[in-house]
Amino acid sequence: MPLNDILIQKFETNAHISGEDRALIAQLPVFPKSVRAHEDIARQGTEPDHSVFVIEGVLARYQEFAGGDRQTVSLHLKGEMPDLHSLYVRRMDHTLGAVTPAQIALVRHEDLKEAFAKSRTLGEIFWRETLLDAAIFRQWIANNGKRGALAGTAHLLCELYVRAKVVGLLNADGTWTVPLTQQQLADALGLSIVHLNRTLRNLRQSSTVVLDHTRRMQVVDWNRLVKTAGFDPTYLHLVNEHKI
Amino acid sequence: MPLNDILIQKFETNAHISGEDRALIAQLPVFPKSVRAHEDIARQGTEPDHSVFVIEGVLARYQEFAGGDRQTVSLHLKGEMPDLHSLYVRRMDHTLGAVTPAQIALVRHEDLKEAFAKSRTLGEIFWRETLLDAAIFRQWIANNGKRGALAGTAHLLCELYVRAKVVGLLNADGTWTVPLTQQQLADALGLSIVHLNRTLRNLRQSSTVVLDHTRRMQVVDWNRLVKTAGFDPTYLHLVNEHKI
DNA sequence: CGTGTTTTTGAGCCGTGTCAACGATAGTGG
DNA sequence: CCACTATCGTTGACACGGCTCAAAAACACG
Repeated sequence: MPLNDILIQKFETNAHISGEDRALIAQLPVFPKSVRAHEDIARQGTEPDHSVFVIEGVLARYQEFAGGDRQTVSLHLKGEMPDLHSLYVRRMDHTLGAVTPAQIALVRHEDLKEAFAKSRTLGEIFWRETLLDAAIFRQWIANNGKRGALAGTAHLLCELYVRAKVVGLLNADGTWTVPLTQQQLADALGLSIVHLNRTLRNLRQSSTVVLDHTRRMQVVDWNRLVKTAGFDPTYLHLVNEHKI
Repeated sequence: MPLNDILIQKFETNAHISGEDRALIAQLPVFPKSVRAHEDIARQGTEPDHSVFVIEGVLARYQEFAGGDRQTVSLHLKGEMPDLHSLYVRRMDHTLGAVTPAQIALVRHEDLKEAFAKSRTLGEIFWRETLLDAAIFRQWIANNGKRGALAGTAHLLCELYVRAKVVGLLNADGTWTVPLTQQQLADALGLSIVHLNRTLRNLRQSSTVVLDHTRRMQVVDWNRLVKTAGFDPTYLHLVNEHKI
């Protein structure tokens, strides 16, 4: 599959795209690159002249605190563009890095803007992507806030499972091989790794969802999981054929 | 002051705007409206055909949970546009409401898009606004997450103080009359009102910042406040003349 | 086989939530 | 002007969720 099709495939989970816009995306010059696990791609304070999208692996945006604590603010799977914002907000106010070994593709801001000049609707599609990104942030505020550890963890699992599903990352049996350590999940939820582990045990023992050292996430009872999480997928704004 | 100038004033804290774009904003048809405290402006699930900006008062976006708990995901002061995203993401995935009596102005999506068609840079300015909105979300994730109650509260106060300052909302003596109840602050921080109250007492007793029943926020020691919060204003992306 | 990483568990502590009451303040109507 | 009410802020006592420290178990990899 040509690299740019990955981007198109992802965008089409959220919007219908005209043939013309698909062609423009397909023609976008992209530069593939491998990154190692834990390698930073764009550091806080820098001013990148390009954005990236994920071909394979997982990227995260995070802030670091004194003492080495991390707050992960987003996770990005295949087809997503984690730093589109750098197009119009020059200076990075957080760091983008790989949490697993990953394949990414670089797209120059210049080329993106040129494509937007050719098609207004294309610009709108990319704008919309950044808005959907923000919708996820809003949920994560709640995950880290009023929803306690159990609901927050369940919510994150719901979300990632659906996001993995719509870009075809599930295994044949409907399980998902979670490419994240429990530490990485804990960093996203503002929990200690110990408490996350116990929370996963709760979910396992209540026959809701199984996630353990095998990293195979198996949804035992989707309805119960959704209820535990208070998960309402509206905020993912999936087009009909990708609804859950 | 003409209503649209409020928008221009706010935008200019974040970017330099050409005369042409200023003129386009000035010509935007806007419809003023009063809203009562606690009145909802755009409810979750609806599909508005307009956005709003704040003339006076405070708006909030929030989600409601079973049991009446609320998670506030953003607060909006004079000049801000809390629901620009509805331009390209039709369905509201949260509710926008007034937390104080407020004056707002309605702007039709149609008119905005028409203006964007006349000037590409104008569209970019609005896009950028939504990106800055998202930058604040990222900080709030940390406020509700890894930063504990003390740092989170201090961080929110830093942020709101600066945001109030750049649009000229401070009192002559440099204090800020916080237009929010402690419950509303607690909802934004994912804290109980009791604990927020105690946290404010801590900040008061450590001579960092005074905020009590008078609702007058007085920064006693800005450096100490910034340090307590771990506040780095980069994420507000203020242009030079508005730096703190 | 040995080393490093990740997961899991236990024990105990501390931060934050809950419940309840009181105090302050502002607004309202008699 | 006062009494009444509603809302908000403040404090205390206590419970509990989540954190820290520490160590063992499971696993991945050279």
